Amino acid sequence: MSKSKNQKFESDLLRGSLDLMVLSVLAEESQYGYSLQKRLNAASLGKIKLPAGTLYPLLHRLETDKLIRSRWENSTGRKRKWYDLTAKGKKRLNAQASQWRQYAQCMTDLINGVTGQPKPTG
Amino acid sequence: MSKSKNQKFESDLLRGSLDLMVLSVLAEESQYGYSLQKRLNAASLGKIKLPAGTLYPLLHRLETDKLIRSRWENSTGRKRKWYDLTAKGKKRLNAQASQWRQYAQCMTDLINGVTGQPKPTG
DNA sequence: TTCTATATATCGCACCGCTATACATAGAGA
DNA sequence: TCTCTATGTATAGCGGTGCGATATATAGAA
Repeated sequence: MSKSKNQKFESDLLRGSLDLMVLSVLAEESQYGYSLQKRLNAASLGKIKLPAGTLYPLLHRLETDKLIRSRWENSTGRKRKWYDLTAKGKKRLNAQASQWRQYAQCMTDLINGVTGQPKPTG
Repeated sequence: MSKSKNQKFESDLLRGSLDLMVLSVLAEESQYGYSLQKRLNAASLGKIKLPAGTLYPLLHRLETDKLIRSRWENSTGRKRKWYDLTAKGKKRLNAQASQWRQYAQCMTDLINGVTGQPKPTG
């Protein structure tokens, strides 16, 4: 009997919504890179395992765009770079969330029409 | 008064789910490139306007992967390349649809927790 | 004749998630 | 002490793909 493997999401699914995910997690509370990695993994039930080569460049981009802000923290033994959402980041989060909901609705309607999902009969 | 502009979805949102969209539309009925473009535009309420530089390479990729099959049709005056879903394409459609629903659910849970959407109180 | 819509195709750019690699430290176990 | 794992951050370069630009061709309207 093989161990049940938790199939990862295809990489390209993340394109375009990974920013939104990170902003959402940071809206909950401050995070440093590694903790954010764990948080996203938990939130996705193990289906998202952001590799470092994705995570850190992404954070750098968001900071360059001033959507998040960073500060180094040494006092806890471990040297960590903590990130916070900026006001601009909050606005972006809301805008992207709104857009994502519309997109998801559109996608869901399309695929539910052809893959045997229940439809609410109007 | 300015014309109300139907804001397009960000390009990267399409990454990873555009295949699924096309397969879904083809599951409804046969399409040629141009008609598919119009069909997707309608299904997205004008928010998706696939440029030719996206559409045709995408169709070529799907055909190379044997998810769709093409045939030229001349008899109607216009020369059109019609596409049909293959059996392999149907399987892929179902698999991708399933994965997409999981992903969308995960995203929705995340963003609804921080952007003031209604939550079902369990 | 000209313009628009229809219809398909390809080139090369830009973006970004990923693998591979690198470096550093805390703590556990041998 | 030495080694191994987990923690923690960083960058170089690859690969895939949506897109703008460009090309070609025809039907129908003005």
